[in-house]
Amino acid sequence: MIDDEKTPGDFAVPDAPGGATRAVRADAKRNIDTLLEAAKEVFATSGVDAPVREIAARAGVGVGTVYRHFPQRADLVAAVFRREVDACAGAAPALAAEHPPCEALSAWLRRYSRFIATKRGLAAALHSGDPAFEPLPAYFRQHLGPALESLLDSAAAAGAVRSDVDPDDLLRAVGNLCLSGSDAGAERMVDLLIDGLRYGARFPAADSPPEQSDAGG
Amino acid sequence: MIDDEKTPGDFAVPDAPGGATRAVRADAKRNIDTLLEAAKEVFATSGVDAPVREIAARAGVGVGTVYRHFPQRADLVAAVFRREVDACAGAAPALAAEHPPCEALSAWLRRYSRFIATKRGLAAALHSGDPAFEPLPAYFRQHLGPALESLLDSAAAAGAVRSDVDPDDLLRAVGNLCLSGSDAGAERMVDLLIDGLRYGARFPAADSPPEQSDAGG
Amino acid sequence: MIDDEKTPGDFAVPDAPGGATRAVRADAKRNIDTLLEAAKEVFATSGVDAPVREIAARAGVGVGTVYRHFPQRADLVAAVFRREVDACAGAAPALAAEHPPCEALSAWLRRYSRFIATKRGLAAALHSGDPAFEPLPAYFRQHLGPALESLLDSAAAAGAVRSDVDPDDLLRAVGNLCLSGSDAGAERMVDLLIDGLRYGARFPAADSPPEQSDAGG
Amino acid sequence: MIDDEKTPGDFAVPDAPGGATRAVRADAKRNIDTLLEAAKEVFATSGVDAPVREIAARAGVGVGTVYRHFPQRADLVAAVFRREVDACAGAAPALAAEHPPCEALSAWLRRYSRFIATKRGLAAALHSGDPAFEPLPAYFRQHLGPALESLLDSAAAAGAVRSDVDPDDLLRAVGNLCLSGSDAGAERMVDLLIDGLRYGARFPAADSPPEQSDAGG
DNA sequence: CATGAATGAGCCTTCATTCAT
DNA sequence: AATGAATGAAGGCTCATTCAT
Repeated sequence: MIDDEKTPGDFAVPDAPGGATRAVRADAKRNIDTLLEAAKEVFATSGVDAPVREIAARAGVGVGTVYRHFPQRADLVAAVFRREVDACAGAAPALAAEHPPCEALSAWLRRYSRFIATKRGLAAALHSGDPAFEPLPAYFRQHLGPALESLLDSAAAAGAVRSDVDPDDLLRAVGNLCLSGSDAGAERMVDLLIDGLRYGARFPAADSPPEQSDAGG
Repeated sequence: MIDDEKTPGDFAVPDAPGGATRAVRADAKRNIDTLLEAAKEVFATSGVDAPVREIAARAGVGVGTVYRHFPQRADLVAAVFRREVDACAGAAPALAAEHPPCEALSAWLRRYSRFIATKRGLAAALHSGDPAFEPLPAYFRQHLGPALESLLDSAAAAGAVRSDVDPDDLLRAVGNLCLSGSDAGAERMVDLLIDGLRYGARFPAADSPPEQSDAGG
Repeated sequence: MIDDEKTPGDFAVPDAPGGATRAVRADAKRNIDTLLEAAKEVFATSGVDAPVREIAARAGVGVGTVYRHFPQRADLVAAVFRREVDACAGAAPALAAEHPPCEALSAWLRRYSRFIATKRGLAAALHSGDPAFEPLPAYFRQHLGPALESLLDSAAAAGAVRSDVDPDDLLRAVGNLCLSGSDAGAERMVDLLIDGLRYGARFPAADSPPEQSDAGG
Repeated sequence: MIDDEKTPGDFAVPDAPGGATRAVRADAKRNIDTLLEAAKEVFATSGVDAPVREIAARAGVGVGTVYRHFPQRADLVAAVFRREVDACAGAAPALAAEHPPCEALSAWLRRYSRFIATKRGLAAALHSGDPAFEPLPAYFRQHLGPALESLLDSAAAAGAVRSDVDPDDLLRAVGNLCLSGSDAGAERMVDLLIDGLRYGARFPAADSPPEQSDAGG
């Protein structure tokens, strides 16, 4: 239901089954990778609204090459976004294997924070109504949600965090926290959120503060 | 509820010393107020990147009038921002007087959330390097920081929240949480943050808070 | 049903009822006229596909001015087209008053030919599917159809041409004949068509020479 | 019906003197034919301004192949045009052999009309100043002029049409009539022209022949 | 030779900013 | 002082043409 997407990374390079055009394909693929990497860097530097020309220049290609692979500017943004979502989601298992549950969780959240922090302007773009961005939130949730969920579950099973946190909510919360960059106190803010996760963990404080529900009122 | 604040600072209106220009100045001020209000509405609707023309149209004036008062587009954005910062900061005392500490705190945070939520694109703008935006973060902290601090202090004194929260961190955290709009789960996220505030309040959990330190680093 | 359009020429200059902005308006109107004239000349020279910049340059204005008055490139083409349709239709009564029926008819058709001949590329544009061009054929027929019809009726009443010719067909025929320019033999072709009109006229000349002098001029 | 013409001139295929390249040349020729046919279809669908890429795709080749045979885009347009001119001219003798003079004439004119009608944008292209198009009008007249002339002569000899019509004029007239497509009333217009041919024919109709139907037959 | 990826000039269009009225 | 017309730089995108594979 979540992972039965096509193998990540293939989103823009439909691979012909025959092997005849493989040489050219390899070239193009390398170019696409260069492009995605350049775009990622430019987005981190100048925001996702950076001119296509700037991205093309940084990749050392002409604008035509960008448009060959990403017919709309938004497609490039989406592709970079997806590639990084994939990479970020893919980091979860390794972290889970190498660290205790709670550490793995916060390590991954920091990994995720860094990713988000390089997407200045993405929030505005996502709300721009551009149809190319429409599937992005779903992609986001479908790939990162399960990654975070497993980490959360492990941490909850270890009694380190409360068990009633919706992964998507947390994703969004941390995401928004870092959307404007990870410069100053972003890490502290994320920590604050993680503290929120701990509040009410498996062994809640005996006299646990009353107004949990009316926190909003 | 917003307009009946006393008009905030003269930040952009050079003050003529003579008294004969009083009528003119009142006129200009009314014009500026109209402009700021229009801009606020447009920003809420179309983001801070909305064309100047749209703002002028909404205010019922020509673009020239906008540029008379705000020589650069960014100045208008900054002015709107400052006006709302002032209004938001000014709301703190009233809330503190009318509600118990913890309620006052969360009510103000929601008030603040609404303000931020109408500034789509502001995060990107703040990082654009435009010098007109440079003093904004400081203005932000200088006005909202103390407002929040007093509310936090009261709540901490009442034992409702932990006492080691930096107001600026919280400001920024909630701000970022709502930068992309207050549509779906923003409130839940803010609640999560407020839960974070409560964790470790006057009656900290007796045995639970396991690896708190490894969360922060 | 046909003439109850707004006064021709006003299509792009909505006139405010008040007189306050009249001075600016007059300026803008003069500019629009310059623009339309420049566009007409450029269209005659380089076809209707000429770059907007070229038109703006010839009018001595910036491209922004063009787009201020004609939000889409196609709107400018349409405006020029309409203006000339109006002028051409308006020429019919004068010709009818000054010449015998058949001469008036062929004189007007030549007038019309010259107009069409300066619209290279228009046929292609009209078939481009651009919505801005959609109302053009109707405008064309509604304005030129009656103009030609009255001339045809007079000529038919005088027995000079057959009476079963659909003005719209003739309009289209002559129009197409001249769409590629009036350089070489366009006039002869139109004459050939006019001969077609005469064939089967009410009083077919028993011996009347094919080379009607008033057809060729 | 169109493909079974003998392949028209080698206008674009440099002829290697050796005989060993026969097979290759046959291959190339087949390729060129495919290309010309594809281009013809695309021109009919999207006009002569259609992108080279679209033509290459329709022919199932890469753009490089197009440019190998037609160094400039205009060369391809010209080649298609010439091929169809050849085919159209070649149809005249057969029609003359199978039909009475007047029928042969109007049948050929319709054949010719269909050819022209599939060349949207050609008029504009011919006036573009592109040197590749410069010899086209002459080619046109040199091939189609005689074809039409013989049909006209036969019809004139049979007393069906006047004898003073310049074939080139008629060619151009009918051509222009159909340049914008043969959709609605193009046929009526051509009929009107044919009526023009009849006017002043050897045996002018005394009173009846307004019936256009016999013009097409 | 064929292929199609890459190039980049050039087009349309938008919008911040200026300035004549 | 207000207005909005004019400006033109800048950006997205297309497509003819070239060239490495």
